[in-house]
Amino acid sequence: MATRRRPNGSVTLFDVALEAGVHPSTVSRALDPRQRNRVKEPTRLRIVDTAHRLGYRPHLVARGLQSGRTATVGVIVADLGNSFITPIIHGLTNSIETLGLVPMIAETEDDHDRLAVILEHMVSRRVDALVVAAARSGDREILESVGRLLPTVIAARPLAGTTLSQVTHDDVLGGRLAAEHFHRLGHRLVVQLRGPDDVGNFPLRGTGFSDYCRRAKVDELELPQRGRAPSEEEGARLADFLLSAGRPLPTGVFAHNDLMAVGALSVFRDAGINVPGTLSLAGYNDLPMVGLIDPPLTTVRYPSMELGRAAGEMLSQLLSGGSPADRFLKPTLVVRASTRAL
Amino acid sequence: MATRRRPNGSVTLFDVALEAGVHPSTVSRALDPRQRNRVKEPTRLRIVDTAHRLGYRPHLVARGLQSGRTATVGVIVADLGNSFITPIIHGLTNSIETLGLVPMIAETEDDHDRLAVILEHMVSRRVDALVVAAARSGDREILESVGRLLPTVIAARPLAGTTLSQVTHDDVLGGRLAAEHFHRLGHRLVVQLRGPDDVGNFPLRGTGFSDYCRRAKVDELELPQRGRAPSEEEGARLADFLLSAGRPLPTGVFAHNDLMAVGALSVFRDAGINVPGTLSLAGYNDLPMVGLIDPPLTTVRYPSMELGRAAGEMLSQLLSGGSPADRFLKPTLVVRASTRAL
DNA sequence: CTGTTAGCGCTTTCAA
DNA sequence: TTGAAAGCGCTAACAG
Repeated sequence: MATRRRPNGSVTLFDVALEAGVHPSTVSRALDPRQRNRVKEPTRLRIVDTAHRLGYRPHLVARGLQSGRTATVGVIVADLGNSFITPIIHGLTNSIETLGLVPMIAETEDDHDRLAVILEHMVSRRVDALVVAAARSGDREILESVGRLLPTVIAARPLAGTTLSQVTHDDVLGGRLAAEHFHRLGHRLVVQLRGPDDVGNFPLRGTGFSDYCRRAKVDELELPQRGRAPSEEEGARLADFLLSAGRPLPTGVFAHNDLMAVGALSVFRDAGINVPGTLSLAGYNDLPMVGLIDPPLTTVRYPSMELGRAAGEMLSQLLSGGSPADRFLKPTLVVRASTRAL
Repeated sequence: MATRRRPNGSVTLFDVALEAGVHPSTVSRALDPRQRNRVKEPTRLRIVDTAHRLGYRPHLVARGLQSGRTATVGVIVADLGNSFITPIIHGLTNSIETLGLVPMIAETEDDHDRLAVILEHMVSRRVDALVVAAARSGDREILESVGRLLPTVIAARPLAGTTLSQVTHDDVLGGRLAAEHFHRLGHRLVVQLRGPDDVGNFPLRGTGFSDYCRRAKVDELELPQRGRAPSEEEGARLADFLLSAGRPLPTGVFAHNDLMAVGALSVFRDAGINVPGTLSLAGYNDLPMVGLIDPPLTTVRYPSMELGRAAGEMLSQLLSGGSPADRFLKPTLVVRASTRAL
């Protein structure tokens, strides 16, 4: 029987073995749910009892080194401060928990180099899988090279031209829903406050919106600028720009996300422009509280929590060797008071 | 020189050593920032180059087993869906990142048994430290027993009678600020929509509020119920209860957090009660969007991001053997349009 | 400056 | 049913 000292005070398998008078490997078996029936009942009970009495806790790091798995999922997001991301993490956390997996979260701040560092780090940590909800078009190669190393799911932000598994949602439809809504309300001149082009969602939303407008003969004013980030500040900036341009003002404004819509709303309010009296405004995401702002914001609901959960399910399939089909969730239009018929 | 096979395809230190024609430990030294000057420059460069060429990534799990540290911080929250928690995680993540630490997040859903399981899990994973933003009064013992095992910071929710390090904020002052505000506006009958008693913040907010009212001779109506959770639903339920009670209605309502305030607001609106015309309403936390709801919500600002950052700093001290003083942040009152002078 | 050696705590064949 | 032995990939004490 092996004898060991415990240099750092924590109780090991060997301590339990010593105390119970068996070999460490027997303890290992007795405590492993899948192997416990290989140990005679009384022995097992004695071991379990001893382990409990000594306050033994399995050392998951050691187990991980041996088994090659860490029961950890790397979750990479752009910005934890964006409340759009939280439900995704929430759904994902819940979903993978059933597999005994724990999320390890990192934030890119939408910086390519930071993403590279984080990916490197996640690989070094030997996370079992990766969920990336921070992809931008310039990140494709680096993501694919990581995707060859470990199961990877691209979530929330679509990545064009990749073979990596993706769970996204229909941004084109979302854009179309917004345009259709304006059209039905009788608007004839509309504008988009666009998010950055290298985040896959925004060009798609733009396309869905513009295509519908073209078909429906709704005029679309094209701003020469787009948001550098999908933030309140950038929404405000674009709204300012729109007002200062001096053209005939559109009657319908489609902000590419709720934060931008909220930023624009403040600008409109400060400029004495009534929403929805003079201007109808729609956003995207249906953030937790936009139904309560003044006026309640019409928006396209993004199924964040479902998306997180779906990402977890895809991960699960990926981890058991399957190759899950890409998931493509549907947005819905949530009509509130910020849009009105002309 | 040692020769090894690579059963699972990933490049190890030994592969690099083999390729570079040196001993593994030399590679280890060459790649360790703190030991690299112990290796002759040309050798080091050759090693670094080889490592790069082979695509070597350090195995942090193996390193962790050896060094006893995992560069991981367990972060335990009650509910990721509560947008109050996100800035805390955000600040914390940013703060510990500089130490090379990564957060590992878990959610208790305010369930004691789940907390126990999560703590067990975190210990087994050998996280280097723990931040618990989900403590309830009944959790003290279990948290203290974990606190003896590893550096632990209790954050956001104060835990009475413990020696564990805490970073919280002055809930009593927060409650007082709300009461004082109502008093100055001339309100003479007020009420609290209370959060659950076993979350340390709420009784303190209640005390701060009530004490001020007593001293200032403001009458306080005491509801026989309190929220079972600090949620929109429970806020609505208490508001319903308040209205159905048929007493003379208070003119000032202090909801123990913004979610409850928002829930109450909907009920008041549905009941045709104008806020702030008939009823002034104040919340707590200053969630991202409450300044934009109708009416903009007067609330006590909770310094979430700062708190997360402070938790990170305390962790850092704890990890380097220090014993940081408890941190106690200050709330501030944010006056908006949901409260008005009588 | 570099090689040798001995583990970190656990799982997992292979024997007995 | 249990024990023995090897080793996951890395670091660190000790030689040389």
